[in-house]
Amino acid sequence: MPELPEVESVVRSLRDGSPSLVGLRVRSVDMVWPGVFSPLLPDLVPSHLEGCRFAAIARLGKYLVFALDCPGRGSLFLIVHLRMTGRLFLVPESAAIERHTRLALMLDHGLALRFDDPRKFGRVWLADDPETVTGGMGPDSLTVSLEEFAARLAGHRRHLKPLLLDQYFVAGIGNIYADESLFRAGLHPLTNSAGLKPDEALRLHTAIRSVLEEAVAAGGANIDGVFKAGSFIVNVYGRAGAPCRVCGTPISKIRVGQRGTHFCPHCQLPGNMEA
DNA sequence: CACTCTACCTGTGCGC
DNA sequence: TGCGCACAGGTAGAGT
Repeated sequence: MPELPEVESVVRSLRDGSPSLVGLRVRSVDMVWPGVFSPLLPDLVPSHLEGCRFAAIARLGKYLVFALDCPGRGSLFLIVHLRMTGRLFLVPESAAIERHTRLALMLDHGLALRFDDPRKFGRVWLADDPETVTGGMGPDSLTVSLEEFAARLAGHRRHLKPLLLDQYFVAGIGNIYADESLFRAGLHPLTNSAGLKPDEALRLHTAIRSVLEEAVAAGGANIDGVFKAGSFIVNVYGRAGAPCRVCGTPISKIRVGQRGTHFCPHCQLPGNMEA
Protein backbone atom coordinates (compact mmCIF):
# COMPACT_ATOMS: atom_id res chain seq x y z
CA MET A 1 0.00 0.00 0.00
CA PRO A 2 2.20 2.76 -1.21
CA GLU A 3 1.83 5.96 0.77
CA LEU A 4 4.11 8.98 0.86
CA PRO A 5 7.28 7.19 2.08
CA GLU A 6 6.92 4.34 -0.39
CA VAL A 7 6.23 6.71 -3.29
CA GLU A 8 9.20 8.85 -2.28
CA SER A 9 11.30 5.70 -2.30
CA VAL A 10 10.20 4.91 -5.86
CA VAL A 11 11.02 8.47 -6.96
CA ARG A 12 14.48 8.24 -5.48
CA SER A 13 15.28 4.86 -6.95
CA LEU A 14 14.17 5.89 -10.45
CA ARG A 15 15.91 9.27 -10.25
CA ASP A 16 19.07 8.45 -8.32
CA GLY A 17 19.48 4.79 -9.13
CA SER A 18 21.84 3.34 -11.65
CA PRO A 19 20.73 3.46 -14.33
CA SER A 20 18.67 6.61 -13.81
CA LEU A 21 15.44 7.14 -15.69
CA VAL A 22 16.37 10.80 -16.12
CA GLY A 23 17.73 11.47 -19.60
CA LEU A 24 16.21 8.38 -21.19
CA ARG A 25 14.00 8.73 -24.26
CA VAL A 26 10.74 6.89 -24.94
CA ARG A 27 11.09 4.86 -28.12
CA SER A 28 7.76 3.04 -28.05
CA VAL A 29 4.80 2.31 -25.80
CA ASP A 30 3.24 -1.06 -25.01
CA MET A 31 -0.34 -0.45 -23.88
CA VAL A 32 -0.73 -3.79 -22.17
CA TRP A 33 -3.95 -2.72 -20.42
CA PRO A 34 -5.30 0.52 -21.94
CA GLY A 35 -7.62 1.02 -18.96
CA VAL A 36 -4.65 2.27 -16.96
CA PHE A 37 -5.08 5.60 -18.74
CA SER A 38 -8.77 5.88 -17.95
CA PRO A 39 -10.48 8.20 -18.63
CA LEU A 40 -7.98 9.36 -21.27
CA LEU A 41 -8.42 8.00 -24.76
CA PRO A 42 -5.65 5.39 -24.89
CA ASP A 43 -5.32 5.64 -28.67
CA LEU A 44 -3.62 9.00 -28.26
CA VAL A 45 -0.98 7.87 -25.79
CA PRO A 46 1.77 6.43 -28.00
CA SER A 47 1.87 9.41 -30.35
CA HIS A 48 2.17 11.78 -27.39
CA LEU A 49 4.91 9.86 -25.62
CA GLU A 50 7.17 8.59 -28.38
CA GLY A 51 10.32 10.65 -28.67
CA CYS A 52 9.88 12.32 -25.27
CA ARG A 53 12.81 12.38 -22.89
CA PHE A 54 12.53 12.07 -19.09
CA ALA A 55 13.78 15.38 -17.66
CA ALA A 56 12.83 15.26 -13.96
CA ILE A 57 10.95 13.18 -11.40
CA ALA A 58 9.03 14.56 -8.45
CA ARG A 59 6.40 13.53 -5.92
CA LEU A 60 3.19 15.37 -5.09
CA GLY A 61 1.46 13.64 -2.20
CA LYS A 62 1.15 10.06 -3.41
CA TYR A 63 1.47 11.03 -7.08
CA LEU A 64 4.62 10.49 -9.11
CA VAL A 65 5.16 13.32 -11.57
CA PHE A 66 7.50 12.78 -14.51
CA ALA A 67 8.46 15.87 -16.49
CA LEU A 68 9.14 15.05 -20.14
CA ASP A 69 10.79 17.05 -22.90
CA CYS A 70 9.08 16.29 -26.16
CA PRO A 71 10.42 17.27 -29.58
CA GLY A 72 8.22 19.83 -31.28
CA ARG A 73 5.78 20.21 -28.42
CA GLY A 74 7.85 21.23 -25.37
CA SER A 75 7.03 19.88 -21.96
CA LEU A 76 4.58 17.13 -21.09
CA PHE A 77 3.87 15.46 -17.76
CA LEU A 78 3.36 11.76 -17.14
CA ILE A 79 1.61 11.33 -13.81
CA VAL A 80 1.23 8.01 -11.97
CA HIS A 81 -0.77 7.01 -8.90
CA LEU A 82 0.12 3.54 -7.59
CA ARG A 83 -3.03 3.31 -5.46
CA MET A 84 -3.06 -0.02 -3.63
CA THR A 85 -0.80 -2.42 -5.44
CA GLY A 86 0.93 -0.56 -8.24
CA ARG A 87 4.69 -0.91 -8.81
CA LEU A 88 6.91 1.09 -11.11
CA PHE A 89 10.43 0.00 -12.00
CA LEU A 90 13.12 -0.15 -14.66
CA VAL A 91 13.81 -3.49 -16.31
CA PRO A 92 15.73 -4.72 -19.32
CA GLU A 93 13.55 -4.29 -22.39
CA SER A 94 13.79 -8.05 -22.90
CA ALA A 95 12.08 -8.73 -19.57
CA ALA A 96 8.87 -10.63 -20.13
CA ILE A 97 5.50 -8.90 -19.74
CA GLU A 98 4.00 -10.48 -16.66
CA ARG A 99 0.47 -11.30 -15.71
CA HIS A 100 -0.03 -8.01 -13.91
CA THR A 101 1.92 -5.73 -16.24
CA ARG A 102 -0.33 -2.85 -17.32
CA LEU A 103 2.05 -0.57 -19.21
CA ALA A 104 5.60 -0.69 -20.55
CA LEU A 105 7.59 2.20 -21.99
CA MET A 106 10.50 1.08 -24.16
CA LEU A 107 13.47 3.35 -23.61
CA ASP A 108 17.04 3.96 -24.76
CA HIS A 109 19.85 1.54 -23.94
CA GLY A 110 17.64 -1.55 -23.99
CA LEU A 111 15.69 -0.49 -20.89
CA ALA A 112 11.97 -0.31 -20.18
CA LEU A 113 9.86 1.41 -17.55
CA ARG A 114 7.25 -1.03 -16.33
CA PHE A 115 4.01 -0.45 -14.47
CA ASP A 116 2.65 -3.61 -12.81
CA ASP A 117 -0.56 -3.61 -10.78
CA PRO A 118 -2.54 -6.74 -9.87
CA ARG A 119 -5.60 -4.83 -8.66
CA LYS A 120 -5.88 -2.43 -11.60
CA PHE A 121 -6.51 0.47 -9.20
CA GLY A 122 -3.43 2.41 -10.27
CA ARG A 123 -3.81 5.14 -12.87
CA VAL A 124 -1.62 7.05 -15.32
CA TRP A 125 -2.31 10.47 -16.80
CA LEU A 126 -0.76 12.71 -19.46
CA ALA A 127 -1.09 16.45 -18.89
CA ASP A 128 0.41 19.73 -20.01
CA ASP A 129 0.06 20.92 -16.41
CA PRO A 130 0.23 18.45 -13.50
CA GLU A 131 -2.16 20.68 -11.56
CA THR A 132 -5.00 19.47 -13.76
CA VAL A 133 -4.52 16.06 -12.10
CA THR A 134 -3.20 16.89 -8.64
CA GLY A 135 -4.77 20.30 -8.20
CA GLY A 136 -6.66 21.02 -5.01
CA MET A 137 -4.58 18.71 -2.86
CA GLY A 138 -3.51 20.01 0.50
CA PRO A 139 0.10 20.76 1.41
CA ASP A 140 2.52 17.84 1.44
CA SER A 141 2.38 16.13 4.82
CA LEU A 142 6.17 15.74 4.93
CA THR A 143 6.83 19.47 4.76
CA VAL A 144 3.68 21.28 5.95
CA SER A 145 4.48 23.90 8.58
CA LEU A 146 3.03 23.76 12.08
CA GLU A 147 1.25 27.07 11.49
CA GLU A 148 -0.51 25.91 8.36
CA PHE A 149 -1.28 22.49 9.85
CA ALA A 150 -2.83 23.99 12.98
CA ALA A 151 -4.84 26.48 10.96
CA ARG A 152 -6.18 23.72 8.74
CA LEU A 153 -7.07 21.56 11.74
CA ALA A 154 -9.06 24.39 13.25
CA GLY A 155 -10.90 24.88 9.99
CA HIS A 156 -12.58 21.49 10.23
CA ARG A 157 -14.84 19.72 12.68
CA ARG A 158 -14.06 16.10 11.92
CA HIS A 159 -12.58 12.98 13.45
CA LEU A 160 -8.80 12.99 13.16
CA LYS A 161 -8.51 9.66 11.36
CA PRO A 162 -10.60 10.46 8.27
CA LEU A 163 -9.19 13.99 8.27
CA LEU A 164 -5.61 12.72 7.99
CA LEU A 165 -6.66 10.41 5.15
CA ASP A 166 -8.24 13.30 3.24
CA GLN A 167 -5.73 14.33 0.55
CA TYR A 168 -7.38 17.75 0.36
CA PHE A 169 -6.45 18.32 4.01
CA VAL A 170 -2.83 17.18 3.79
CA ALA A 171 -1.40 15.09 0.97
CA GLY A 172 0.46 11.81 1.30
CA ILE A 173 -0.93 10.05 4.37
CA GLY A 174 -2.71 6.71 3.95
CA ASN A 175 -4.18 4.22 6.36
CA ILE A 176 -0.88 2.91 7.72
CA TYR A 177 0.74 6.25 8.49
CA ALA A 178 -2.49 7.79 9.77
CA ASP A 179 -2.68 5.09 12.44
CA GLU A 180 1.05 5.30 13.19
CA SER A 181 0.99 9.10 13.48
CA LEU A 182 -1.99 9.11 15.83
CA PHE A 183 -0.29 6.48 17.99
CA ARG A 184 2.90 8.50 18.22
CA ALA A 185 0.92 11.64 19.04
CA GLY A 186 -1.02 9.79 21.74
CA LEU A 187 -4.33 10.85 20.20
CA HIS A 188 -7.42 8.70 19.79
CA PRO A 189 -8.52 8.36 16.13
CA LEU A 190 -12.01 9.64 16.96
CA THR A 191 -10.72 12.85 18.52
CA ASN A 192 -12.46 15.84 16.97
CA SER A 193 -10.13 18.17 15.11
CA ALA A 194 -11.93 21.31 16.19
CA GLY A 195 -11.40 20.62 19.87
CA LEU A 196 -7.66 19.99 19.71
CA LYS A 197 -5.62 22.00 22.17
CA PRO A 198 -2.53 23.77 20.84
CA ASP A 199 -0.18 21.26 22.46
CA GLU A 200 -2.14 18.40 20.91
CA ALA A 201 -1.95 19.96 17.46
CA LEU A 202 1.78 20.39 17.97
CA ARG A 203 2.11 16.76 19.05
CA LEU A 204 0.22 15.56 15.98
CA HIS A 205 2.25 17.71 13.61
CA THR A 206 5.51 16.52 15.18
CA ALA A 207 4.34 12.90 15.09
CA ILE A 208 3.40 13.04 11.40
CA ARG A 209 6.68 14.64 10.45
CA SER A 210 8.84 12.25 12.46
CA VAL A 211 6.95 9.13 11.39
CA LEU A 212 7.14 10.08 7.71
CA GLU A 213 10.78 11.13 7.90
CA GLU A 214 11.75 7.88 9.58
CA ALA A 215 9.73 5.87 7.07
CA VAL A 216 11.32 7.70 4.13
CA ALA A 217 14.78 7.04 5.57
CA ALA A 218 13.83 3.38 5.99
CA GLY A 219 12.65 3.12 2.39
CA GLY A 220 9.04 2.54 3.44
CA ALA A 221 7.20 0.21 5.79
CA ASN A 222 7.82 -3.41 6.63
CA ILE A 223 4.57 -4.95 7.78
CA ASP A 224 5.04 -8.48 8.91
CA GLY A 225 3.93 -10.87 6.21
CA VAL A 226 1.83 -8.29 4.38
CA PHE A 227 3.87 -5.48 2.95
CA LYS A 228 7.61 -5.06 2.69
CA ALA A 229 8.72 -1.96 0.84
CA GLY A 230 11.39 -1.01 3.36
CA SER A 231 12.35 -1.48 6.98
CA PHE A 232 10.08 0.92 8.90
CA ILE A 233 8.49 -1.08 11.74
CA VAL A 234 4.89 -0.23 12.59
CA ASN A 235 3.56 0.06 16.14
CA VAL A 236 -0.18 -0.37 15.62
CA TYR A 237 -1.15 -0.97 11.98
CA GLY A 238 -2.14 -4.60 11.47
CA ARG A 239 -1.32 -5.47 15.10
CA ALA A 240 -4.85 -5.92 16.51
CA GLY A 241 -4.68 -7.99 19.68
CA ALA A 242 -0.89 -7.83 19.90
CA PRO A 243 0.66 -6.05 22.90
CA CYS A 244 1.40 -2.34 22.59
CA ARG A 245 5.16 -1.91 22.32
CA VAL A 246 4.99 0.87 24.92
CA CYS A 247 2.55 -0.32 27.60
CA GLY A 248 1.67 -3.92 26.70
CA THR A 249 -2.08 -3.28 26.38
CA PRO A 250 -3.58 -5.23 23.44
CA ILE A 251 -3.95 -3.07 20.33
CA SER A 252 -7.60 -2.37 19.42
CA LYS A 253 -9.08 -2.40 15.95
CA ILE A 254 -12.23 -0.50 15.05
CA ARG A 255 -13.80 0.76 11.83
CA VAL A 256 -13.73 4.49 11.19
CA GLY A 257 -15.19 5.70 7.94
CA GLN A 258 -15.12 2.17 6.53
CA ARG A 259 -11.40 1.86 7.27
CA GLY A 260 -9.61 -0.51 9.58
CA THR A 261 -8.26 1.66 12.40
CA HIS A 262 -5.68 0.45 14.92
CA PHE A 263 -4.80 2.14 18.21
CA CYS A 264 -3.66 1.52 21.75
CA PRO A 265 -6.60 2.11 24.12
CA HIS A 266 -4.18 3.00 26.92
CA CYS A 267 -1.68 5.26 25.14
CA GLN A 268 -4.29 7.00 22.97
CA LEU A 269 -6.80 8.33 25.45
CA PRO A 270 -10.28 9.27 24.25
CA GLY A 271 -9.62 12.93 25.13
CA ASN A 272 -12.21 15.18 23.54
CA MET A 273 -13.79 12.59 21.27
CA GLU A 274 -17.55 12.69 21.05
CA ALA A 275 -19.76 9.93 22.43
C1' DC B 1 -20.05 20.89 5.59
C1' DA B 2 -19.66 16.15 7.25
C1' DC B 3 -20.96 11.66 6.79
C1' DT B 4 -21.94 7.19 4.51
C1' DC B 5 -22.28 4.07 0.89
C1' DT B 6 -20.84 2.13 -3.57
C1' DA B 7 -17.86 1.10 -7.24
C1' DC B 8 -13.55 -0.17 -8.89
C1' DC B 9 -10.22 -4.82 -8.51
C1' DT B 10 -7.99 -9.36 -7.20
C1' DG B 11 -4.93 -12.01 -4.01
C1' DT B 12 -5.18 -13.86 0.51
C1' DG B 13 -6.81 -16.34 4.24
C1' DC B 14 -10.41 -17.94 6.80
C1' DG B 15 -14.36 -21.26 8.08
C1' DC B 16 -16.68 -25.23 6.86
C1' DT C 1 -8.76 -30.65 -0.76
C1' DG C 2 -11.80 -27.32 -2.25
C1' DC C 3 -15.32 -24.08 -2.16
C1' DG C 4 -17.31 -19.55 -1.01
C1' DC C 5 -16.75 -15.36 0.94
C1' DA C 6 -15.18 -11.53 3.76
C1' DC C 7 -11.44 -8.58 3.65
C1' DA C 8 -7.73 -5.38 2.39
C1' DG C 9 -7.74 -0.09 0.87
C1' DG C 10 -7.15 5.08 -2.35
C1' DT C 11 -10.22 7.74 -4.50
C1' DA C 12 -14.32 9.53 -6.96
C1' DG C 13 -18.97 10.26 -7.02
C1' DA C 14 -23.62 9.98 -5.43
C1' DG C 15 -26.72 10.25 -1.80
C1' DT C 16 -28.23 11.50 3.24
